[in-house]
Amino acid sequence: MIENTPLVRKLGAFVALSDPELLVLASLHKRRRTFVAGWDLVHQGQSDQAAYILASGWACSYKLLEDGQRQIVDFQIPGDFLGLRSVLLHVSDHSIEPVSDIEVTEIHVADLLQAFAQTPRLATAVLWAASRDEAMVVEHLVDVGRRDAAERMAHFLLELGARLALVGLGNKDGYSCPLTQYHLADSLGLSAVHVNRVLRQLREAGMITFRAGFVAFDDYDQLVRFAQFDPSYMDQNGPLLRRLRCALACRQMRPSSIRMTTMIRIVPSTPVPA
Amino acid sequence: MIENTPLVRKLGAFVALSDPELLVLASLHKRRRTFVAGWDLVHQGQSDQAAYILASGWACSYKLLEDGQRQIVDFQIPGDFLGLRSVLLHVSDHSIEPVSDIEVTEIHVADLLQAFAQTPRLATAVLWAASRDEAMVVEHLVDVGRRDAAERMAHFLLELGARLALVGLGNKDGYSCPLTQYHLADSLGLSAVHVNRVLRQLREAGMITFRAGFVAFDDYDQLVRFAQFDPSYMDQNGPLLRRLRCALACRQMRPSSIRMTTMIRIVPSTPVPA
DNA sequence: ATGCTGCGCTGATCCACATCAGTCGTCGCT
DNA sequence: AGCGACGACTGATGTGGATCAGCGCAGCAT
Repeated sequence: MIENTPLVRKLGAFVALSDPELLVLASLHKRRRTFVAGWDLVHQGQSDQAAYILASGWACSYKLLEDGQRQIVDFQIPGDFLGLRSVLLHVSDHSIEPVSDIEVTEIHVADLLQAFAQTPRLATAVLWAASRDEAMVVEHLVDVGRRDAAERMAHFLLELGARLALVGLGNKDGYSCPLTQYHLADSLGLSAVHVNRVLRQLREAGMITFRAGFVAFDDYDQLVRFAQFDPSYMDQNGPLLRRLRCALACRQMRPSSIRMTTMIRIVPSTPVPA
Repeated sequence: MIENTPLVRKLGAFVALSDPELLVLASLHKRRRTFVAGWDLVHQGQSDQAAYILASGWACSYKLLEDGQRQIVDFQIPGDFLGLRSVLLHVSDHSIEPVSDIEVTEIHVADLLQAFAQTPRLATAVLWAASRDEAMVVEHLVDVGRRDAAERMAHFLLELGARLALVGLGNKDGYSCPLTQYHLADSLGLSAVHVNRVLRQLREAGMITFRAGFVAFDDYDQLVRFAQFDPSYMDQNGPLLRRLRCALACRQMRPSSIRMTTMIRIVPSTPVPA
């Protein structure tokens, strides 16, 4: 047992890493730095900056549009990488803003890639983490594209809770959360005004209370049902069968958005080689 | 020069791979298979299926909601991986449907990871490709979250064009495109009815014509301006400075969505260590 | 003690987009 | 020749959420 950082806890949810592997992981951490809330550490368009691992505090990555709107793509919590993709693409396609004051450790990508060659299990673990991050962006896309404001909010706050629980920063009662309603608005594609209204609805429905830097799950189960939340992509041995059944059921009663063709083609559950 | 598959062309846009590296890459390709349009090859919730490289035709990955709506997350074109994330996460969090009849080659993830250990440059190239895919999902999220229907459509069709051009399947005049208006609707978070109206608007504005399986850019430059399209995350040496300037400019004239705090904190372009 | 600023909160109004309920033309099948 | 299914397309009507224009309060600086 070397250290119990959030990153180790997170990767540990995937594979138990051996001591040598933990050593390699620890050796990646270089200089420790702090950034203050609200001042971007990475600007959209900037090139060749460093990558970091978030040690404490929250950050968010977002994209700006020319008309001045912004879309927050993802929030980063302790244990998450910051700016890894930027480094791989040699240019940052997004900005990163600390939501609260944060502590990070710098990592060098060359070191990381070399560590992959040495300890393949570590490579797999990091790839898994990256895949999980992408899965969350995808779920975020579904939120914004296909759920109404209240479902979106509920689903989003549940997901955040699940992520935080994974690194020991929350549970089914709730979690402390430094986000403002503006952050929520920019993340969910809503106006701040509407965020406020939706939060009130959810509070009055007795499902969730967002107030004074704390998210309280007043009725976790009801909330999960309301948001159609499925945490199985967080676990690796989640309730797969339920989802499979759901997928098939959905295909049987699909409304206008999907034309007839698709509805009929349910029966064979195996691909059809031509 | 071993082969000139779409995948090689795509990775070649990042680094020129050596002949041994191309050999390793070629050795990954196993069984060749075909699937017919409209029959899912991967179901949401399914576990432990194979990963593929798309050789010809188009596919899309999407998520189903319990109420039967769907959100198409991404389209795959020749040279793209299918189901790589599903394999890494041991369960598919999405379904994959061939849009047209497709040809694929199967790959084994174990082989892929082993290849990474042998030829680190290949690992980097594939990681780059994965990062670029994620960047596209992110851009898609921005589309859906913050652009109105017409901008969204324009931006989406431009992006698709840029991707296709990268593997030699399109240019600034247009590209052939097997998508229906339902696909567009499910992808952009719109109703099929509205997709139709928006396409008419764009056509009548003389910017783009989507018809009979072909997308024609009637006025590419105007379209790029209208959609605020910036292809720099496709290149690796894109016009970075313009974006940086844009990012700063945006921060100066940010409307209601962003509160005062953020607007003032522009001046220092370097992070502020506390 | 008096502003000022950031954040949360609210009612009134408006519009972009969804939904509903169709039409039309084409293709393939019998 | 006639039928079904599918994709493209359209007008009428309804609504979710944006926008505008405010208020109240707490923390902080002068």
